[in-house]
Amino acid sequence: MVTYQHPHPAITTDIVIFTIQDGQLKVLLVCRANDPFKDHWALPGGFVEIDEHLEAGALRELKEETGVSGVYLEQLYTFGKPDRDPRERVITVAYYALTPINGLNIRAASDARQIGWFAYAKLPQLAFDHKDIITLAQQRLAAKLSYSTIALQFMPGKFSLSELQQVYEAVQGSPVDKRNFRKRLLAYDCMTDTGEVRRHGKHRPARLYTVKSPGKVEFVK
Amino acid sequence: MVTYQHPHPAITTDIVIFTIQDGQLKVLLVCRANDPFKDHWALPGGFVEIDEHLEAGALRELKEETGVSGVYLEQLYTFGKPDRDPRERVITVAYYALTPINGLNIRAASDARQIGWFAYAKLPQLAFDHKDIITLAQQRLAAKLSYSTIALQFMPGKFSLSELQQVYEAVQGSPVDKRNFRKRLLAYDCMTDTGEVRRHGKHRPARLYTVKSPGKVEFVK
DNA sequence: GCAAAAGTGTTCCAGATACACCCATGT
DNA sequence: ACATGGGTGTATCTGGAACACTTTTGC
Repeated sequence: MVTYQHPHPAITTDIVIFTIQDGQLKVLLVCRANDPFKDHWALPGGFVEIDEHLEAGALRELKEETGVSGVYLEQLYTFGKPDRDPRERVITVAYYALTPINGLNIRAASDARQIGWFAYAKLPQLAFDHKDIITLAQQRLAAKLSYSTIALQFMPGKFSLSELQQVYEAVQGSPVDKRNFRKRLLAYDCMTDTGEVRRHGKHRPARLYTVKSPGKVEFVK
Repeated sequence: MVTYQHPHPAITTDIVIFTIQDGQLKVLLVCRANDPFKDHWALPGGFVEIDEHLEAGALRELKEETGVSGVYLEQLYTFGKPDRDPRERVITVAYYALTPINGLNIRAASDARQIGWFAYAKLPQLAFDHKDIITLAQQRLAAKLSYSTIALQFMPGKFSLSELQQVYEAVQGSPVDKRNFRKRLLAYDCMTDTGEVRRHGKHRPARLYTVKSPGKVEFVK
């Protein structure tokens, strides 16, 4: 129990985790076990501890609720409408995170909540104002693709240029010219050709690349 | 007195108010009357009330502490390092605001705190992490000038193109080519030529323009 | 040999940049 | 007449957009 002279809002973080699956932009959601919005899908997130950095809180909730860690994380916006939570005044600092397109180790939380990936284009009914948060996150992400190398945060250790192109197409929701795309991305000088190739299906094998500065997002143009 | 099950951080807003004076980018600061950081300069701002929207809180503090109202306001970033305030855990949602280059009605707060405009290039020692906040705000503003019409938020009802050019030069800290500047800005089709001119000094009078959609910021390029 | 994805260059266009002189006024 | 800031046009460069065929593999 804690007592204050004046009322304090509660502070949470919510995290929009994106990935690309089957050429689609997807978001990780958890199913709420309790009221309000019991059995509705919601963003992972929760209350910030009193001595915890905001970003650390976001990473902790992400780990606890979904088992996801080691992701690229960036602050999105702070949502503070007085009535956005029916219980008490809750201000949420929203983050968005990107996880590689392969090898996602998601895991239900210890309290056995359901979790799952949903296509951005086909989201279910969402709790609170989480729809607004996801919409803003997608807009921010799409904008950042065009003036930074943030898309590389979706890539696993080794990847082909076609996979990277799929990231752009999925986030922007429109096709990209293959030749212009390769010319532009290679000109940024942010990837190394490993010399390796990957055989996969009945067609020519793809060259594999690695990111030169993993975890670093640079501005381009 | 209010009691909670778990500790809650306090929430404040801080506002970086920019204007242009004498061709320089300036920031409005208030002198703190109390500890911590007594007699240090700081951003205007303060605690968010429990039923108040974040943006409304920022506007209220701005009015109370500086007399400024009717400004363009945009959320900047949320700063939440656990030790950024020595008294208790305080998370601040930072905003930035733009006020027209003429006719600033600033006014000391009722508690007679000193307030004043400071050149961004020559800031005094600042309280808390306010230096970081101002630095981020200037970066955001400079970036936005290049892909939006946000600079028009600095303009009073009627203004000359030279005044607008001064805004760009002051924020970016570098000179701009007059002919290219006019060509580009007029192509955006965001201003109306009033037909009026302003006589001011011993030289040719300047044409005066008005903003087509005041308060609205559009993306360009 | 056929299906499927990987890989590769050139032409064209639009928007940005560089650049210098005349105009209208006050003193 | 001169000092001061206001106002104007063209040539060039650069980066983005459009566009189609060959290569390598598995079956």
